[in-house]
Amino acid sequence: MTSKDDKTIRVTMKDVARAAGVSQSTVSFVLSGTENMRISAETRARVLEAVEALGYRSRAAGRPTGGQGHRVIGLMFDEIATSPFASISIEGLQEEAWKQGVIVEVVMTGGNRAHETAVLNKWAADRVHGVAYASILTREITPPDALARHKAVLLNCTDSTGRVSSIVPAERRGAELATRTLIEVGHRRIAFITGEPWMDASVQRQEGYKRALSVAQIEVDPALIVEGNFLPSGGHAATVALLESAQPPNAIFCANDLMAIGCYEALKERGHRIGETIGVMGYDDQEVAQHLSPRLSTVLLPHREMGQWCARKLLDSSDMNPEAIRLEGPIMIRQSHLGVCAPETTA
Amino acid sequence: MTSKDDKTIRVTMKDVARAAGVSQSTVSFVLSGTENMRISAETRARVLEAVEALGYRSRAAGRPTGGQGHRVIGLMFDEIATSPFASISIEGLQEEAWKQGVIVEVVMTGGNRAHETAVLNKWAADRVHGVAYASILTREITPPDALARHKAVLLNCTDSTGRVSSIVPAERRGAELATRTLIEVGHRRIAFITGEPWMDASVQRQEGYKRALSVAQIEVDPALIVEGNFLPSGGHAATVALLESAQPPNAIFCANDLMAIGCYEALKERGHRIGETIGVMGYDDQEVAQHLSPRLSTVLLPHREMGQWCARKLLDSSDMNPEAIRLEGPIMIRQSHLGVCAPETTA
DNA sequence: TCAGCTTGTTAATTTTTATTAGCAATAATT
DNA sequence: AATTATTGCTAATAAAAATTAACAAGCTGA
Repeated sequence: MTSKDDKTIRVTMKDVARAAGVSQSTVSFVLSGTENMRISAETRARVLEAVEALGYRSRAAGRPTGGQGHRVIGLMFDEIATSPFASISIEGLQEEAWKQGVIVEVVMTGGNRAHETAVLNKWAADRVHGVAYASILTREITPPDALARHKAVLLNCTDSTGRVSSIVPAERRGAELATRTLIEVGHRRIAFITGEPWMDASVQRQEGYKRALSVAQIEVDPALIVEGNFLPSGGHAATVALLESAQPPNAIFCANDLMAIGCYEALKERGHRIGETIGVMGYDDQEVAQHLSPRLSTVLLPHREMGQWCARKLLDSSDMNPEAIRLEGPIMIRQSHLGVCAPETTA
Repeated sequence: MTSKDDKTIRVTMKDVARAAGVSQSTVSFVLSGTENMRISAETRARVLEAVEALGYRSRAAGRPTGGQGHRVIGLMFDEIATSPFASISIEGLQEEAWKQGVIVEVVMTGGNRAHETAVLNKWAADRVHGVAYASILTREITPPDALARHKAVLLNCTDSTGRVSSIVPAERRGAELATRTLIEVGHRRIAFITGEPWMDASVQRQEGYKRALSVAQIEVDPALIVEGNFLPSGGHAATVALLESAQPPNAIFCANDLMAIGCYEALKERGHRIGETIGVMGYDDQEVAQHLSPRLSTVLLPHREMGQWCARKLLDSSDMNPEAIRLEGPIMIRQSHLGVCAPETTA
């Protein structure tokens, strides 16, 4: 009886073609991204739009394959993971999926579009349950056209077209919270060492820093914002500059943990006792954060939870509406952020 | 051109039907589980058996014989990679495979045998070209039985039965070379901080250390071998113990880089200048090694090359004989291993 | 015994998609 | 202006899989 009901007139390529005002062949070409077929950007967009509007999924993708055999989720990374970020989100996704007997296959494409398309088409033929498309660097991307044939989510990146669900860390809120933590333990002159200025994470963390200061009615002093490069060397140089300025800060917020390593060294060289004479806050909660002395207070990126969310979103077949999530991570309170208390400086 | 050659004869419903002694329609009904069609349990079982035997997977309809289905190599990791070791070997394997248009699918099983078997069976059904089975910790393992179905290699682990080809880092030779490097720049009293004693890598690195001393006709002083734990804390404690002993060393070889971090701290606390008053050598070439000050001389693990070897071994169809490789990695010569020169002490 | 029903299957047909070849329209070249 | 190339697409076609209708075999009750 249900079998009659879910006979809901399957959406086929022909339907998409009609809606987009092109031929079925064109739809096929767009979706399988065949190189030697030239389709104008405009037509491609029209086709993808129609695919989205009609909810076309090649075959009953995202539905248990009537037969047996394990279901599969594909996880595609653009670049290879040097940082442990990737591993942790893979782990989260994988564990959550395996709870439901679903296998996760990971592919690293090196950002090569041909490679991506080949894999997405292979997965379409395999009728994977869904695909998570992940970026190492948090950023806005344009997913490959072939992704449209899958039930998909974006991990650690957002979709410029807004068609696909996505989850990214809430960098702004994380940085705001970290800065507020520094303020709450009494710091008032809080410096910020930025990352590479072209990276979204860098910009957003700086925005969070400024907003926390504004909320606390502390004036943002441009002299306290120094450009770094997300590497220890940059952290070292920026810290030296800050210490030699007219009014040195009493706390330093580094836009990532690696820069905090350099910051530590510079502070120690000048005789500072971190967590006592000056406070330091990092970002990322890389493994080193726990090994620095004193242990570095930092902001955790919720990569595991992001991976879990992807698995749940892909496996919940009732949940089809696209949404863009920004997930907050907790502040890892350790020792480095403490320091000279405000009462002493105001007294 | 190569695409013409690998005309992987696609298994179609018709083939399954022939094998099960039924019609294509029946196979279709069994697989799509259409309710209003009655198929006897017996026939259903026969069909499913044939599907399994032939490794049939439903392909998107309408693919003519051309079938340029990409070949696939499966890469299976037991544990999730917190360290970047895994990422680098994945990268090596993947790049080498993609050169030949072969896709690499990675699966992390968390060491769960049921999961491993499920994936290996799925890959068998997918007709993957080969499987690399990898371990995060270098060690001897017993591969799952289902691995026997595949052309397989072991990455970073060895096979207790010796049936499967394997590649692991040459820990003994690496440690020997590192120790020799310390000797060559003039050190004579060289201490060794061990890792967790139950780990193979720890034992073998210690053997290499001893062998280098023997070759150089330097007596192995048991007081210079201190137990660590592969963590900065252990490196710190061991270094303190060494410095407070009757005859402190003039170089310290840490069995991994993390311990070198703790070692650095302890040395700096006691006023040592690393690379001048004392030499330090690490192992692993983790990313921090470049960020420590002075930059840490250490032994590189050839993970990329190991991954590449796996791809080549699996893709070279003429090469079937099993072999067990131990691959050497170079010493990353930086500043930390230098120190009090021999000429001064001998003069 | 035999019409009528159920069950299990298949042959034939239809649907769906991939792919080859080629066509109209423009752009570049002579 | 004529010729050639290139671009952007479609028509036609090929093939796999889904579906329909039909059919054989067994079974039931008059």
